[in-house]
Amino acid sequence: MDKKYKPQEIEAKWQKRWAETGINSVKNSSSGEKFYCLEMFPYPSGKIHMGHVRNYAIGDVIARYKKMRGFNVLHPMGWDAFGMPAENAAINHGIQPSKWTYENIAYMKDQLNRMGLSYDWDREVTTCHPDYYRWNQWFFIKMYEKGLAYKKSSPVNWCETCSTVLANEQVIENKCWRCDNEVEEKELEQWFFKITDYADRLLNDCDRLTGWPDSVLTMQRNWIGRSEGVEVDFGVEGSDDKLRIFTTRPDTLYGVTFMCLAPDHPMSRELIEDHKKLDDMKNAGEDPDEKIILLTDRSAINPLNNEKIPITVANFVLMEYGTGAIMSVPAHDQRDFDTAKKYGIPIREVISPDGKPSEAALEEAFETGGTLINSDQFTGLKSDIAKEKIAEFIEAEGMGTRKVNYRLRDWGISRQRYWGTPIPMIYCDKCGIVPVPENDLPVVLPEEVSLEVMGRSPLADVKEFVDVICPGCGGNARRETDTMDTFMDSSWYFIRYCSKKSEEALNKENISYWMPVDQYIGGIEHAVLHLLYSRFFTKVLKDMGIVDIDEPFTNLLTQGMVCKETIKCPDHGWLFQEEAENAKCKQCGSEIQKGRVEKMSKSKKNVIDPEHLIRDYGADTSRLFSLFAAPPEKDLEWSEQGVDGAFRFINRLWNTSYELKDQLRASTENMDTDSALLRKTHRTIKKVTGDIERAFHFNTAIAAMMELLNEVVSVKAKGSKVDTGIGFTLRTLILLIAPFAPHVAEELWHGSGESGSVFEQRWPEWNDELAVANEVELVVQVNGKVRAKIMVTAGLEDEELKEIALSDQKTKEFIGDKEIKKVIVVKGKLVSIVI
RNA sequence: GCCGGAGUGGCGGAAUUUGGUAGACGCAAGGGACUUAAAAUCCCUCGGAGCUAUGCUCCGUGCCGGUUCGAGUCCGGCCUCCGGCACCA
Repeated sequence: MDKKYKPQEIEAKWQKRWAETGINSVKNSSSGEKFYCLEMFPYPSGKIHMGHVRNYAIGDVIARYKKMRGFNVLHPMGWDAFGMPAENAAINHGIQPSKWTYENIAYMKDQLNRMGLSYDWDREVTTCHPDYYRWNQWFFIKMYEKGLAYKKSSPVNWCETCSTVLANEQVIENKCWRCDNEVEEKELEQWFFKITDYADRLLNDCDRLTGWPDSVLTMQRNWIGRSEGVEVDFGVEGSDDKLRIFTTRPDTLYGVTFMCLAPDHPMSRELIEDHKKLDDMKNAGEDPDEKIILLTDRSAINPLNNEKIPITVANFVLMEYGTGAIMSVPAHDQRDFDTAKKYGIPIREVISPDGKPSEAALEEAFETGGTLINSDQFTGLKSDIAKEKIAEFIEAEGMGTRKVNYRLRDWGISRQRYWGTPIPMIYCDKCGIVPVPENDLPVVLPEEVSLEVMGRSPLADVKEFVDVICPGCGGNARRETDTMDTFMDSSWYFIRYCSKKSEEALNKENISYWMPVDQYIGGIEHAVLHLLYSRFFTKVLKDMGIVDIDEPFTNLLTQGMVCKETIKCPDHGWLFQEEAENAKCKQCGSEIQKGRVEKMSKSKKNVIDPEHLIRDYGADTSRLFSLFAAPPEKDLEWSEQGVDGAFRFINRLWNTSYELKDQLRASTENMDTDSALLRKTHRTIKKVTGDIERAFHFNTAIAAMMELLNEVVSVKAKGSKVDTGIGFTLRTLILLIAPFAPHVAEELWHGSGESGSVFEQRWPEWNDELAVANEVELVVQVNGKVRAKIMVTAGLEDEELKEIALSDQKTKEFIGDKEIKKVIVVKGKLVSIVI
């Protein structure tokens, strides 16, 4: 052990040693409970960024801590390696996507190792490798066989810039999630997964996810958007046709005064001859919120009272939801109310708060529950009951059926891109759609493909790929040329980790040993997409007998985003920090404009490369600092102020340990239990353990360790009589800090003369009796205000405390000669006197 | 609009589990020690106002009100910011 702390030296040394001894490689083991700790794997974009550092530092603390608590810990890492940036690199720089990707992986893997992360690389997953994606194809075929994968033509979200289809989840405010380009609608043949078949299970099982943040569960529930209602057939005047609508408010059926169809509803197309008028409606005018309806010359007939009501086409009705047609009840729906006012349509009240019609005309829709009026035999019922009764009546009379609708749509997985998993399907003129036989998997993605052609899959131009012999009839056939959405890759990677690279991919024994993931950690931005798909996949895999659990992730920690101020030059757009100097653009000298504080992203150029932090201060400081800055779930506005604090702390720990290295292994027997330092040490073990266990509040855990070290330094400074417990305290501190700053802990541990790894040690335990201070400060309040603070022996009875408080000189001054009305004692802490 | 979450020193944040000393820990700043000097290190000050000033008083956790001996914490009503969803019938 050196006198001076040299992070670069010791970090390289221990990283090498850990790799050689295979300390992070795990096996299925019967001794010790298993703990599966997982961080979301990165897209290998080239370099790790601050978000990764934060995410992986959090995960590594948990993994190392659990290991010291005696768990058998699985802590794997891999690469979400398919995706568009690789193709863009190919187009812009002429590098093959696979070469670009694998080079990035090599570089980033080295970066992660330099952070000292305790990954078991024997289980590394690379999704663009045929050994991995062959299973995407296998799952796809299994799902096809079960009717869960199907093909249909449908309008899709099309991003012209990315030249591909986007899932609903990837469209944010009508813009592409990746490139921010406006999304268009386009009609395409697509493969879909029937996630809607699992909607109820996905929704109901949210209740079981007690280890997830409520915010994420709320987002999942809203996304699924279950709503119960009734489909009702309205008659169409002068025709045998029926107009089917969906409503969640059957109790308002007597208040219907007009009907609305979606512009692309078949009946709209029939009734309005000028289709252009309908198409124009959809992207109506400047204000997209404006409600527009178009009257038709046809009427519908309300099956309950045989009333004739006008049929209209409305720009706000969606063809994709429900039946694409609705009944409008202006008295009890604000949107219908506004529309009725605008077009002079009657408003009929059928529910009122007290069961009596309102005296004045309604000024707004009455949307809450009440008592029915003007509703034949249902008049007088409460709306909750009327909903039931009317629904029953409709079913009994054959006018319609109860129906549950979901906002959730089936998951469209086809992508017209090159760098993804080929969909293993064959089109044969004779046999139709034929899956690739299992023996022929994987369907390997060809290399050296031209990516210049946009608008259709690049694979369509690769003749050797497309031309294939039909497995059914042996005739000539064509391969599917679309690839899979990359969310497919990340929907089961956590299952692949359960077995080593060298083992079979879906080994049941391994999967049932390790699954579910005990702690999953990742960005809040995946609250819907990735987490919903993974849950869906797990349920499908359960039904296939591959896993025996319903939910993949028992506990979820969503870490906040790492943000930073953006800066912009009026001429050169967004700028990197280093492109500006003295608030001016280096290129043109223009004054820079400060933008909002936003999530770090390459496009906004407000990124900080963590590399220099690690180079200058070392991994331990970088880790400690990113954990100390804020609790993990909070967003973090990046500022490097504070790095020095973490660095100084490690140095102080180092220097103190160096000076006292001979005492670190001193016997702890016959220790003076009255020692304040010993008591503080126990309190700190309790505090740090509690902060980690409770909610991963590493910032306060680190603060507690800093406090303890300050105490050690001040005890040591008192010089003459060094506390006999000081060695014990430092030794404890080294163990406590090990998950946070692994290299320095390992070096100090060995420096004290130990030979085994610090990570093979047991986490320190505290003694509750010793974890309380022997002297406490008693606070005396008079009429609620703090008036005195007195040091007293810990553990006194209430009466004794009261006695001490009342006899205190200062307290007496405040009481004066007034009468004491009441005295409240808070155990061991506080006496409140009321006068 | 609806659903979440959050507002505390110059800054990041603590205290929120159970109502009980608001500002832990760290950063920045200021002063001092050591040094030929600098870095590093160490010590002190650090929410605001006031005073008869080394101690004490008052005010202070987005705003207004309430409950309580006592409220950053609980209740009611607002304001602001962030995130998600947004014609879902």
